[in-house]
Amino acid sequence: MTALVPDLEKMRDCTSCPIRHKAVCAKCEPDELQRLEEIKYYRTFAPGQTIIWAGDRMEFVASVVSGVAALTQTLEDGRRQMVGLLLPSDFVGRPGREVAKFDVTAIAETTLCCFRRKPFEKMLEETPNVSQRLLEMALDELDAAREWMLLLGRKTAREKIASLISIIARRATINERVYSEAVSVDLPLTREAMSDYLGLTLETVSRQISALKKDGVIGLKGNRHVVIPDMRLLLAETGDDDDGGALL
Amino acid sequence: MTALVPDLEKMRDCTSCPIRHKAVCAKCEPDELQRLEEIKYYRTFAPGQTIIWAGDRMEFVASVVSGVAALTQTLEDGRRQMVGLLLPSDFVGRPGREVAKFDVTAIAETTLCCFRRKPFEKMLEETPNVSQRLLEMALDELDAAREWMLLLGRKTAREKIASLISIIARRATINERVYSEAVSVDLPLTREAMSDYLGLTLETVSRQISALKKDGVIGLKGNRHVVIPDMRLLLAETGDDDDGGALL
DNA sequence: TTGTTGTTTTGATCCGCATCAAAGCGGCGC
DNA sequence: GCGCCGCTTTGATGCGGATCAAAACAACAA
Repeated sequence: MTALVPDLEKMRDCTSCPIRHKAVCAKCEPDELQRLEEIKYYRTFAPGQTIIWAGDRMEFVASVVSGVAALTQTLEDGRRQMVGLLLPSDFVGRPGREVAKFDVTAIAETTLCCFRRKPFEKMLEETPNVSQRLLEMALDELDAAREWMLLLGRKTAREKIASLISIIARRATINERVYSEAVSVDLPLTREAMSDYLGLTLETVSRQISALKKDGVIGLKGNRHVVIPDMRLLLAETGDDDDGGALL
Repeated sequence: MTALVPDLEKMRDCTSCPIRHKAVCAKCEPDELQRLEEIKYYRTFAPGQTIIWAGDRMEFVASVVSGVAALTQTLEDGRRQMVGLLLPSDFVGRPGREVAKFDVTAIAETTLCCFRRKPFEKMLEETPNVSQRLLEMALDELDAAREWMLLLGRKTAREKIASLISIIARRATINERVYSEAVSVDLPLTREAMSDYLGLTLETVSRQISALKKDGVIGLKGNRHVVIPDMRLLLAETGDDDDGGALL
C-alpha cells in the first residue's frame, strides 16, 4: 500500500513544476511542463461528493492535490467494495479509456489537478518520460492491489483492522522511521469507509477497533485519532510475515 | 479479468517477432526485435514447481508462452491467496525490481520466454514502444485486480464460483461471442488452486460447484470440464451488474 | 438549553463458510 | 488384477462475522 503514496517529500520539492506533483512531472522537460500547464485546471469536491460515476465519459485525467478519495465498485444489490484509495499525488483515470469503469468519490474535501484527456494522451505518445513515470506508478498500484487482495481473501477482521491502521500509520510517518516509539495518527476514513476498504460491515470494524483498544494495542483519542504505543505490537496483529517491511 | 489475456488471435499472428508474443513485441521495430532476440531464452516448469520464490533475486523478466502459473502470497501461518493468474502472453516480473515480492508457481506445465533483466531494462529506457505497451498491460492487470478485489471482499461462495467459471469461459470463447448457446470449457485449475484464487477452502469450492450443477446452471464432464447450457444463467449467478460486459 | 442529524458503539441472534473427518474415485506402477 | 497416491466429494459440527435493533455520543442550528 505504501506505493500509493510515493515520496511526499520529493513531491513537495518539485516546485519548478506547474503541476506540483511528482506523480506526473518528475522527469518532465521544460517544454513538456509548458504543455501540461496549458491543459490543466483545478476542481474541488466536498466530502461525500461523487467525482466520477462508473459509465461516465472521461473528460479528464487528474492528479490528487489534497484530500482523500476512493475508487469503489458495487454489486447489483448494493454491496460495495473500495478498490482504490486515492491520496495526494495519486493519479486518477486511465489514459486511453473513454468510459469510467469505477465510481470515484471524495471522502474528505478533495482537490484535483485535472488535465483534459485528449491532449494529455496525445502528449503521452510523444513524451516517453511521462509514460515511463506512469508505468512506475501503475506497477506500484498493482503491488498495493495484491497486498490488498491477500487482506480481503485471507485475513480475519482483527488482522484487517490492524493492517489498515499500520498502513495508515506507516505513511503518516514516512521519513521518520522511528519504530518502537509511540506514534499518533489521524484516520482520514469514517468507519463506513473502513468497512468498504476491508470488506467488512461497519459494526465489525467498530467492534474490532474496540477490541484492539481493550488489549492495549492501540489507544483512541476521539473517534478519528489513534495512538500506537508500540508499532511492533500492532504489526504482530496483522498476520503478515515479519519481513514484509524489508521488502518495501 | 479478460484483460489478463489480451488478444490471443493477434498474438498468434505476430509471427515476424522472435518472441512471438503480443505481450512485448507488438509495436517493436526490427532492430528492437533483434536486441530482444539476443537476451532471450526459454525455460519450462513442471506442474507444482515453483518458478520464483518471494525474496529471490530476479534474474529475468518473462512472457508466458504456454501453460498456467500463479502469483501467490502467504501469511505467516500458511494461509495462502492467489494474487495473479498468469496465462499465455502474460508478463512475469517487474522492470526495476531487484527482489521478487510474490511466489510464482506453475500450475500446469508452463513454458516461459525469459529476458535477462538488466539488458531488458536498459532497452526499456531507450524504446518507448515497449514501455508504452507495458503500461497498457499493467493498467489492464490493475483493472483485473480491482474486479478481483470486489469478488474477494463482497461476493458469496456461490457467486465467486460462478464468476470464476464465467471468467474462464469468456476467455476460452474470445472471438466467438455466441451467447445463449451451450459452451464447454476446460478448467485449467485444481479445486485447490480455485480456492486460492477465490479466498475459499477447497471443500467449499467443491460443494458450490456441485450445487450449481444440481441447479442446472452448469454441467460437469469429468472433474475438469464444464458445460454451460446458457451463459446468461451463469452470469445471473455472479452478482455483477448486468452491464458489466458492455464496459469491457 | 433542546432538538436534529450523522456517526459510532454495543447487544442479541443467525447463517455461511471453515474445520475436522472420512469416504469415493480416478490414474498409474507393479 | 492389486495397492498406492493425489484429487475430489460428502458429512457433521463450530465459530466468526453479518444482520437486525437500539442506545450512546458529537456536532450544530434554532
